[in-house]
Amino acid sequence: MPAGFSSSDADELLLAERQVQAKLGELEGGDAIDLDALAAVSNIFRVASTARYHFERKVLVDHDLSFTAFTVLWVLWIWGEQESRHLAAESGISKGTLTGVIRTLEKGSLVERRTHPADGRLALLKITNDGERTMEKLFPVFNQTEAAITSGLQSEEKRELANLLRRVLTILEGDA
Amino acid sequence: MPAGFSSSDADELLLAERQVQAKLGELEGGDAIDLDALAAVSNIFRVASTARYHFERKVLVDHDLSFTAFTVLWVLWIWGEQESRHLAAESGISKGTLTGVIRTLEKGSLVERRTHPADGRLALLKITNDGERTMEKLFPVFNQTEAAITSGLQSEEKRELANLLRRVLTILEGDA
DNA sequence: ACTATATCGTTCGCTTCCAAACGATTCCAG
DNA sequence: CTGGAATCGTTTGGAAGCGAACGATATAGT
Repeated sequence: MPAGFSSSDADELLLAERQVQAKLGELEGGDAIDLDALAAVSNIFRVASTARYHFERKVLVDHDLSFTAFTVLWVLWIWGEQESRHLAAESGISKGTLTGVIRTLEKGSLVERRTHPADGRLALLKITNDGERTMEKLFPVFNQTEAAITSGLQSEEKRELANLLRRVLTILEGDA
Repeated sequence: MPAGFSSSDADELLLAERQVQAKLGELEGGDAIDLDALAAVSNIFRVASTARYHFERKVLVDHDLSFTAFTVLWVLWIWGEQESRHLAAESGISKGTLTGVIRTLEKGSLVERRTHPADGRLALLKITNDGERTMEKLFPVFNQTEAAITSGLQSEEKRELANLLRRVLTILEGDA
């Protein structure tokens, strides 16, 4: 079972923290480590990785879409036709990666590309009718799965989780 | 700027939510979407992706390590020598992927592999002395960066963030 | 003992992912 | 208008990522 991080009880992270302390205790004069930051950040990565794998296996496989391809298609669906570099930034991938993803999406007739009429350097990407129909079927299922994996949280807690994450994102986008 | 999701104010997600509602409003008789789940889950992905990119560029590049290679090395550092499939599960990757990552780590003399003396099918992976020294230097910096990107949160908030994420993880590991 | 069966790590084909180099196009200075 | 500089998307090379198929090894059952 890949991308699962093993069947980890909450205890395991605590054990890991003690192991880290033991490892760093061996060093001379090192500053104490921030265990709260360690726990928060590593859980972000664990949840993201596990959830991504979950979405790909349970939702996207039926439509032959990778998680990234879905993200790109989602951006085009919501925001409409746009230039390549903007789509890449909005999807969180490099422009080089986008070229390959668009190639894949074009094979499935979900996206079409054209050259900007006034500027030959630019490429305009647009979702096709097939792509629209796919998203109209797919997104509700995707969102139901989002609801399912957060079903252990009250609505207020989901909002709080989102807010805490947004505050981390603010720091990250300040590049520090 | 890859893996950045564009410079997104908190406003942008709200705009996206309205766009989603408009898109789904066009459909006949669809159930309402869970906006709280949408916000929580998409922020998990955004933060994880942005943070991963940040770590690779600011911390790991100095040691020629990918994020995944660092994760694998960290597991070996903390938990000691172990079998391949266990290491893969603990690192959140498939065993096929691990083969390649180990190959990369072996090139850098950070990890060594041997066959299990009592069972010829098993491979035992162990961190080398070079690997130990690398982690002793690298991990404190890594943790300082974890502290930096969560510096907008109080200690209590970091623990709460970790707890909320653990509860999502519990549902995910139940595979539902 | 011997033949199925199961398990393990590797290999294979494909997609994703990045930075860097590249060709094409546009813009600007003179 | 004509060079140089800037900008754009694509290509390239290499690593990561998966599932599936594969050989090698070990374990049962008979």
